[in-house]
Amino acid sequence: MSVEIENPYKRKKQPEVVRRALLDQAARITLEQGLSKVTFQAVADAAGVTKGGVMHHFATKNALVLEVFDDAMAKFEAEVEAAMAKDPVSHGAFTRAYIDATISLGEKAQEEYDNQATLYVLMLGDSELRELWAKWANTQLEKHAATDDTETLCMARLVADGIWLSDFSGINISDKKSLHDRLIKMTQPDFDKRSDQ
Amino acid sequence: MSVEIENPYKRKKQPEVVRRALLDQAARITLEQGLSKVTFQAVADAAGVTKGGVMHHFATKNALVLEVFDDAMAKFEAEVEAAMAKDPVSHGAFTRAYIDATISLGEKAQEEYDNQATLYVLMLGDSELRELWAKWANTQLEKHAATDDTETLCMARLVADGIWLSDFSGINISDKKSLHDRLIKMTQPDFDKRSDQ
DNA sequence: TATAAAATACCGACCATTTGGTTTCTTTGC
DNA sequence: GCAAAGAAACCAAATGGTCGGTATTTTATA
Repeated sequence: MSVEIENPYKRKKQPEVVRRALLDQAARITLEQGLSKVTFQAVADAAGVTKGGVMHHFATKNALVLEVFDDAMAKFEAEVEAAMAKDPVSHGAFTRAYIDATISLGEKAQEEYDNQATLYVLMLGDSELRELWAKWANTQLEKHAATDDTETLCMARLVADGIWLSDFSGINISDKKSLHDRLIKMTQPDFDKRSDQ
Repeated sequence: MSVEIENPYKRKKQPEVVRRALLDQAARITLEQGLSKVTFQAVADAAGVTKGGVMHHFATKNALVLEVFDDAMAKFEAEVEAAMAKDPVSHGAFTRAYIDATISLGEKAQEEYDNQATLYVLMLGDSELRELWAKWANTQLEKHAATDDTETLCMARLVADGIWLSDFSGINISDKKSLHDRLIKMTQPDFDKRSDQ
C-alpha cells in the first residue's frame, strides 16, 4: 500500500509566501529559458502550486510579467538609492550608483545580478516593458540632471550597460575590475578638467 | 457566376526569392513583435505563402530562427569588414568598424540598424544564439588582438553597445554625434599617451 | 533536341500538445 | 459563516509538426 497522498486542499494557506515564490520562479524562468517559456503551467510547477493557484494571484499572463518587471525595477531602484545615500560626493553620485548596480563584480551578490539581468531580458523582449523602462530611466536622468548630466558621466553609464551586455552574452572582458575602477574615476568631480581630451 | 479562382499550385516557383522573403519577414517580426511572435503561420502570412511553404524551406522553428540569426550575423560581419578595409590606420581599426556598425547615426541606413537590432534581440532572447554570438565576438577579439586589445578600445566598444541598448529601449542620449566623435578619438593610436588618466 | 523521370517547390488538410483563460469546487482561517 | 486561497476540470484557439497531394523545374536519357 502506498502512502496516501495528502489532500492538496489541506496545504496550509500562505498567500504572501506563494505570491513571492511565483514572482521569483517567474523571474528565474525568464532568465534561464526566456520570456516565452514563462507560462502559467511552468510557473505553477516551479512554485509547487496549480495553474489555478497562479491565476488566483495574477489574472493574466501580462499581469504576471508586468509584476515581475515592476518587482525587478523596484529592486534596482532601491539598490541605486541605497548606494547614493552612502555617497558623500554629489557630482556623479547617481552614475556611480548606477554603475555599481549594473556591473556584477565578485563582491556583488549573484542575486542582484540576476535581478538586473531579469530586468533587461524582460524589457528587451517586450516593447511595453521597454517603454516603462525608458520612462523610468529618463525620469531618473532628469531628476539627477544637476549632478549627472555631463557627457563623461553619460559615457560611464553606457559602459556599464555595455559590460552587462557582454557579461550576459558571454563575451570576455579582460579586466573588469580595472575597467570598473576607471569608470568610477570618470565620475569624479574634477575628471573632465584633468583630462586633456 | 464568379470568376474561377486560379489554381494556387500554379504560382511561379522562385525558391530563392521566397526564401529571402521568409528570412526578411521573420526578422521584421522578431524586431517589431518579439521572438515569441515568430510563428510559422505569422511568417507565412507575411511572406504570402502557406505554413507548408515555410516548412519546406525551414524544417523546424529553431532552424528558421537560427538562419535568421546567421543571416543577421553575416551582414554585421560584412559591414565590419567593409569598414575595416577602408581604414588606413591599423590600430583600433576593428573597434572603429564595430562602433560604426553598432551605432545608428543619421547617415546610417535604417536597414543596417534593423539588422543590428534583430541580431541583439535574437541573441538576448535565446541562450543558444547567445552562445553563438559570444563565440563569434570572442573570435573576432582574438583575431584583432594585435590592434584592438587595449582597455580604452574595449571601453569604446562597450560604449557603442551601451548606446545601442539606450537607443533600442528609448532612453535619451543628449548628443549622440558628439559621443560618437569622442569614441572615434579614443581609438586613435596616440590617445592613451595623450590622456593623463 | 525531345521527352520521360526525378527532384523540387509549394499547398492544404490534418494532428497532438500547449497555450491563456473560465468555471466550479473544496478548504482554510478569521 | 464568509471571504479568500487554491485545486481541478474544463475550453477554444494557437502552436509546432506530419503527410500526401499538385504543379513546376531540372536532369537524364534516347
